[in-house]
Amino acid sequence: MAFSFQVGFKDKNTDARCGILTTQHGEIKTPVFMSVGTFGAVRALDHIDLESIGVQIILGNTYHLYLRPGAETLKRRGGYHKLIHWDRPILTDSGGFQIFSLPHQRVITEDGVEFRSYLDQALRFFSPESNIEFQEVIGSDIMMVLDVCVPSTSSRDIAARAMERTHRWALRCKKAQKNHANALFGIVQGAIYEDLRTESAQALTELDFPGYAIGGLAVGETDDEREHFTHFTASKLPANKPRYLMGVGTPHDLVRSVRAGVDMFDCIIPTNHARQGVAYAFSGKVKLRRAAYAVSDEPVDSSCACFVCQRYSRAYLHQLIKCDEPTGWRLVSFHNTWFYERLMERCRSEIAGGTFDRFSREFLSTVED
RNA sequence: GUGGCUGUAGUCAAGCGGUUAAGACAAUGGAUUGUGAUUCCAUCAUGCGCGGGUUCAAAUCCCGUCAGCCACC
Repeated sequence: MAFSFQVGFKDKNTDARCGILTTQHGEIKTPVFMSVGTFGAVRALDHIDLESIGVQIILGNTYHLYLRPGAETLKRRGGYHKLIHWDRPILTDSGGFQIFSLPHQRVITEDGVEFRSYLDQALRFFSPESNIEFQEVIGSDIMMVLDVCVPSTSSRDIAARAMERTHRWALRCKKAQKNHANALFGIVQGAIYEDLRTESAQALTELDFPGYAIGGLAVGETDDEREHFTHFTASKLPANKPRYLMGVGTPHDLVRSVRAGVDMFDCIIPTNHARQGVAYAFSGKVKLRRAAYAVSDEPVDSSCACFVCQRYSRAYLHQLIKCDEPTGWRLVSFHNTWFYERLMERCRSEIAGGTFDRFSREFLSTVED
């Protein structure tokens, strides 16, 4: 079955919409939050946890998987889904962001990017073509083009050149794609310059991708800038194609972005913060390391139906996190992933019910981010 | 009883005459947005067992005292 996106309900008062993404590995209801599973697992959780939470799709990282296990192992195992025993959809980030963010030496030229492996310091190289070739070895349901990401605070000149190269690379990635059963998304760049964002959205739209990502945000701009450029960029993208805001974000970021018409998200926050003892909930954020929780008999959220909140107190989670006990990472990661999933589910039902505007305003004004 | 060694933050511990007493752990806050997160940042001894003394200057030297440890009676 070929990749497709079907918009369902559109909210009357905001730009929010819900829909269904169809992939080789099943359907995905949008708006969707994608848990980040860089190395083949959402850190601290296993697939049974993810399935019981209702996780629809996980994200993998081309950059990391290229270095380990590498193409040969993936080919011999018959692809990434088989290697990791996950039969729901997978989206792979191309590595553009890692190349931008990791503090190792790299040289970006028009041909591609040369970088050093963090595993053995060996020089490695990604061209747009070889990057797509590898994402096809992974067998990703949704591949991302290799892009050039720069800080959102970059000068207009730097942002423009990164954007233009991103467009040229996007075309090369598209041409390199052999397996058209899987999707390849383009990535809009342009930092915080409206004219660049407009130009980038148009250039990529002309290449006719099955979906478009908003890249280059959550990399240095303010919350208000992020909201503005999310909304601005989303409005420039085709209404009948999925929009994916990369790397974002907090619960408020998600709700505000759904209001702006974004359909897909990924972020390390729920799992990364979980390991530091930060739990998210409809009742607000709970910093479990705080001394006050050492004796709290309350669950993270008494209205939460996840097994962690059903059974365990803040005091117990506080104890586990303070002791660096891996079970603590799992329990809080489970709760946070559950919360993110329920938040997205709630957005979908409120959109379908025509009440999303009211729900989202209330959420943003009453729930601590 | 005699001799020796040691007493620095909640813990371990640098310092061995000279400006505001390293560092680590713990503790208490904070950060974290396409995961190289068991990470990062901040705060944390007007004080060096106690009492005297020497000196321009003492955690550092001297005397006394208390406590702990070791050895020998």
